[in-house]
Amino acid sequence: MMGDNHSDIYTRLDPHGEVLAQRYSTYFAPTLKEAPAEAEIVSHKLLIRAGFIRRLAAGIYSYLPIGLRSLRKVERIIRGEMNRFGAREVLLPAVQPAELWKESGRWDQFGPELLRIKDRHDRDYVVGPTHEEVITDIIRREVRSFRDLPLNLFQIQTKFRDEIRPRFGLMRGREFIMKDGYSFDLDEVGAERSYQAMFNAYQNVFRRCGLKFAAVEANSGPIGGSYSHEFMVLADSGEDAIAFCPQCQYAANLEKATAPAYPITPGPIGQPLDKVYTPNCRHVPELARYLNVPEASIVKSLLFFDAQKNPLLVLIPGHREINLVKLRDALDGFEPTLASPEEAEKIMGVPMGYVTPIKAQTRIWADQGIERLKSGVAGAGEKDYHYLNAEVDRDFQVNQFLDLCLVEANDPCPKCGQPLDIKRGIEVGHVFKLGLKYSKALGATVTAADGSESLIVMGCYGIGVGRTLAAAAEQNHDPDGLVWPLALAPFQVALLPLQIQNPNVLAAAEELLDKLTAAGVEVLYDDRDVRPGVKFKDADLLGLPLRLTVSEKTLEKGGAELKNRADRVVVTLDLAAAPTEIVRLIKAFLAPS
RNA sequence: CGGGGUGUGGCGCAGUCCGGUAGCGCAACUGCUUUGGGAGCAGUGGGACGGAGGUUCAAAUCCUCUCACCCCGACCA
Repeated sequence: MMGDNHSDIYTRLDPHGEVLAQRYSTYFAPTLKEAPAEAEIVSHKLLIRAGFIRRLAAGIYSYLPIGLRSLRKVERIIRGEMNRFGAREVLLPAVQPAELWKESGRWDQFGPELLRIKDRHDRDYVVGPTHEEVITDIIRREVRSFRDLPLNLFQIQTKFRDEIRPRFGLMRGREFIMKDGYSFDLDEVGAERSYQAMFNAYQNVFRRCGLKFAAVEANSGPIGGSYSHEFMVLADSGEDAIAFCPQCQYAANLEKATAPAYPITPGPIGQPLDKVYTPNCRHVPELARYLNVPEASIVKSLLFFDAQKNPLLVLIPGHREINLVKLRDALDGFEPTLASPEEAEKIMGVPMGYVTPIKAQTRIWADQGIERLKSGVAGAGEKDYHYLNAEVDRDFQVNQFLDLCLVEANDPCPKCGQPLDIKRGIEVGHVFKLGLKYSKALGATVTAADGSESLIVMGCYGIGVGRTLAAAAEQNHDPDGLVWPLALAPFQVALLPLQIQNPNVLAAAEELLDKLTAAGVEVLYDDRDVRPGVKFKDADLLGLPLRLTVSEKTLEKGGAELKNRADRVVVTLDLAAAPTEIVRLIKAFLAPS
């Protein structure tokens, strides 16, 4: 087992048919000393430096061999859990005829994010950003009876969304690999069961990927129950903020988190309305300072326009921020626009800051906090004046009290009342109850047991595969490079012979390589003729969990040196015992918890 | 799309304000030495400055247009 049968290691495959080991000298793993200027966040920098990915265009990336190995591991974990929970894998076309999208109505709804192309006959197609249309089309053709349900199909495939702003490498690409799954059930009860199965599968996936994550309510609708959960990997660089309860299990996307009972000190009741001079107090902080009152006692009036361009006055406590997503939901999905200072002055007759709900001609919505405030400081509807003791119901009428404020850290948890924590996260997965939307639009029905025609109840479930990999990198790194969880590492072991000119060192390393691969261990064998420092630096940068060094020094001490990438613990192992020990360590790591 | 910024050998950057045809580090190649944390010395090759147009005796540098990329906001896996 020496240098004369180098190609042998390439015949050793893992159960998935993947080559177990690579010789670095003939591999393709270009590493960079410096991070390219284009990269901003750690995971992006390190994935490029370590030779996992390379950029082709904005939001479009190539996977190099070592990156592909890790990507495949994420895919395999996903595939395994999907299969286990009864989903069946399919592979749908990336290019889809426009007709289907016109049928579902999304040809018009989707906007420029949908990449539209034409074929040589000038026919319209789209490059699939998601596959509800295609999968529903298959189901409506093939599934006739309730006996064929439930059904759960998934695929792992490249998607394209012409994002307004791609960023952070794999984190938000335009072209990206997604696992998308769709469930089909006869009724709501079945759909709930499918949803729960996928929810559990997702927990397993992210747990097996070694990620610190949270399943977060993404849509806690008033109808009761939640219809959507996002799976968030916790990371400071995450694009989403999450409200977290350290006590109970409550976790919600900040945009959707309910802020029912944040502290508020009610104002006095029964006091007369008192007009006071407040020059140059257009903003809450200035007014609070000038009047020497807490910001919380000020009624902030914001003027919006709704879908019909009608003005809508929204009141919130002065120390709070408005949550535009909640306001949008309250407007049935219409994106409200804030009136400009000029527009506000024109409609309300006073400059911004002095707008008042008192005797206002517009519709008035208010956050529940205003209801609890009872009375406070409000604009006087006259430049440089405010009212003290403006009382809700007595002095101004609110059409509707809603939950409209952004949750803040230390607000009481809506479930248990404990102070909430706010963290940032990366959305790696989303499970969603679709209901009848697509089955209705495309006419996907089955004959039910009683002979009636019944619309299929759908659910959809997505995982960003590349994003999961990037999130793992974001969560696992140190100043020297990546620190992969064993399950996602491109190789489990870096085997470094330090003096390849020394026949003893080389022979010992080759033998270790042979034994390790025979035992099914994935090895990157650094047989390059470079200085030890280079090998160490690259091994650290690539983030392989275990590093096994063979050198003149270690041989003198009777073996090889094993170093753990994560905790940097070093042990010297007997040459003969090393492979067994490594296999033991790997098994211990990968053992189901 | 709005706002901000950057494009100069493979990578990271200086030079641009105050025009005079390009420089540094790393990488690559050759040789000698070195060999447990990205080696040292000597030497070699490689860019005409994102693109187009203009001003000028002369443009990386000034002007106009354009393209690409990155960052901040609304969308999403």
